[in-house]
Amino acid sequence: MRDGRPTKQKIRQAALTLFVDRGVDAVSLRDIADAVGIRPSTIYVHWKSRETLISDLFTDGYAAYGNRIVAAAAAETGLPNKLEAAIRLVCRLESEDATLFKFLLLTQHGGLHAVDDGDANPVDFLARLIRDAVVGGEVTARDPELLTAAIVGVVVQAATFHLYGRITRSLTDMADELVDICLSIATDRARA
Amino acid sequence: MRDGRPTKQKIRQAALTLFVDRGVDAVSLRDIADAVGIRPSTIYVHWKSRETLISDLFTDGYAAYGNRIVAAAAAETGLPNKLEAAIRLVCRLESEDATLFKFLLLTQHGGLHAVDDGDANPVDFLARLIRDAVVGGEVTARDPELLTAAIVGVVVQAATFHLYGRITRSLTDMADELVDICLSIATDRARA
DNA sequence: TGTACATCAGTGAACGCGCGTTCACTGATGTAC
DNA sequence: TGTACATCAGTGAACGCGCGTTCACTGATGTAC
Repeated sequence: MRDGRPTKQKIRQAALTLFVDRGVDAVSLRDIADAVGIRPSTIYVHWKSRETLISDLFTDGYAAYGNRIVAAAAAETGLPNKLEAAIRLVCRLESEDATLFKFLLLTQHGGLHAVDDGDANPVDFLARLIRDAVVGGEVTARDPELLTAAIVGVVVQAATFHLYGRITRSLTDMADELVDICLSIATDRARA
Repeated sequence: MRDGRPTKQKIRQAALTLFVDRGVDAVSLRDIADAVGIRPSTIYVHWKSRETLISDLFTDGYAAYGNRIVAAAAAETGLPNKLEAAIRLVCRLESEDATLFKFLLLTQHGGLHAVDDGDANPVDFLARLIRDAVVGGEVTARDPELLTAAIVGVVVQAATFHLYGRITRSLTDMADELVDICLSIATDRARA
């Protein structure tokens, strides 16, 4: 009974799995407790409320992803290399822990209200990167935010298609092509 | 009391607005009834259950969008023209009824389980279009599903950025650039 | 090594609440004669 | 035009249920002497 780490970790994993399978709102604390083999009240030993558990899972995962993406991009020079490193890392994150990846993908909308961690937010970071590259004339002269949306959209939608079985290949298998497409967006000469 | 059309329509609109503002799961039938100025039980005069109301709103909206997108693309020849027509229509749909557009954008994940209307599904349609164009050598020789994901992703993510205020311009204002980006993805020569 | 105490993960019963839903009803309006 | 009836959108009170949450508790383990 003493060492609570395994139980807290089991609750985390069970919650993540159930959230991904059924959707966050369709999962009760009893469902999670049953999956772990504990009583619902035990969850309150580790978290203050249901909402705290959810935002803990989301924030921790999102911040960890953000930090790693920022670090991966920072290690390279020039937008194309930075972009490529970021995209390849995202693909790797999916194969590392598919459940966590799916949870963050599915919860992004609902969770974005609660999250405002500025620094480690990978989308903000990417947007800044692209803005600088546009200003510096390094890439396509276009609205940086729209360019960011396009690049994020390509990767996120590919992940979503994979999640729903529309694309059977893993993100890792698609990495080369995703990099290719995103770089072509960033470096395309506008034709209008 | 006789002519229920106005009330049913009011319920639809109030539900849509509340769903978009707070998220589908955070809105109760009492919330909707209060917004319209009726009793919750009145909703059961028009729908069999809460779920029926939601899937009615989603399915109707999604099918209508699907039909119009299919028609717009079918009226053009060649993938670039079809794609451009489809993208411009999507942008127009947002300005026609922003609430419905947001609802469909936000509900897409949760709703896709329930929806399987094949024919009018605009993503399936687009995927078929792109597959044919790839086979015919009309566009980039790439996995058609991935190309579909990329194009859908660009538009959906731009809409999402707009929805969250990250991009202030309306979709209509971005239409030219979205067409431009999507066409450059479809017609880009792979460099790998 | 043995005893006394502190810690704290986990329990079990209970709670109040708001939810979706039901159902016998009301009463304004449309229709038939 | 007037009367009798059918229709049906909307009501109001009530329901059972499962939810998140609380709290006094237990009892295994770690620590001090």
